Amino acid sequence: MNERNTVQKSLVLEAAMQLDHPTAEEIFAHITGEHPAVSKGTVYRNLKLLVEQRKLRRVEVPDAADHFDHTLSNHYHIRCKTCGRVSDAALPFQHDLILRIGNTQGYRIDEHDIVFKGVCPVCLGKDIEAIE
Amino acid sequence: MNERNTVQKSLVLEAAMQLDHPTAEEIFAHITGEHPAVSKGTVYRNLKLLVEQRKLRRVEVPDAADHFDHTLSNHYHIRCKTCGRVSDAALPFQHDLILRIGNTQGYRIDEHDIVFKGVCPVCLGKDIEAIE
DNA sequence: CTGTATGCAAAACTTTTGCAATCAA
DNA sequence: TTGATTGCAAAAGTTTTGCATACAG
Repeated sequence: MNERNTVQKSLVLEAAMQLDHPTAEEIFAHITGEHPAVSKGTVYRNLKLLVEQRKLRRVEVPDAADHFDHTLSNHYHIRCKTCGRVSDAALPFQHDLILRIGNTQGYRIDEHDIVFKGVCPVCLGKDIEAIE
Repeated sequence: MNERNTVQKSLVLEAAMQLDHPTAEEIFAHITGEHPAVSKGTVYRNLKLLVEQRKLRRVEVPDAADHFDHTLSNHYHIRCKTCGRVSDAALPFQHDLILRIGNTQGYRIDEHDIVFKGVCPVCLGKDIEAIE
């Protein structure tokens, strides 16, 4: 019933803090570099726990693995269509968006997410190289 | 090199038009009701083609299978957190959103998506029943 | 004919889960 | 001691793909 502090749990949280919007796979790779015995199942289980405890946020990106974000306040994301990288978007939280919806078709609306899609600086650079 | 018109392709497009934001699985089920020989791989292949040809839009919903939308104009979606149903949101397209972003961190931003999350009327009804 | 599209099944990819063993409290 | 947590591997859910066959043009 009570939660325990395990080495694995700390490792998962640490990795999520250090990396920039990593996926579970990236967190797993980061951890096993130093601690090869940690299993992938444990990484997923702890990520789930940490999200439930609001110590991390899950950034659900379509078409790809979830990313994890240690920034807890409301904010939005940009995703690179080329490499899948996810970054924070510097757009203030749009409190009024929900008020602008007309007919909600009977839905109770609780929250919203905005995902911008584009090409990240790294991939833009590669594109230019490829052309030249 | 040239594209062909096949029965399967028409069936997939028809099903996507008739159903409301269906998943590939729902389209597959709808088609095999009448045409049991059509395979799932073909449904996926044709959905991919139709999206590339802009005859359908892919609504990428995190945590779940993609949904397909025959409404081609820019609009947003609401997703039920309980049953996963997806509906259109009656929010006008926010052309100015992209202008409000401050620092884009070197990203070239092409588009954006907004997904509202809430509970659909059907699931709201079930909640009430459950309490009473 | 030619090569695109199909059916089938296997594989790929992300995530969850069953189970016995381990370990924090 | 006890039950939460782990490692491992298998399974689940969605989508893609390899291959031989079928068929549209």
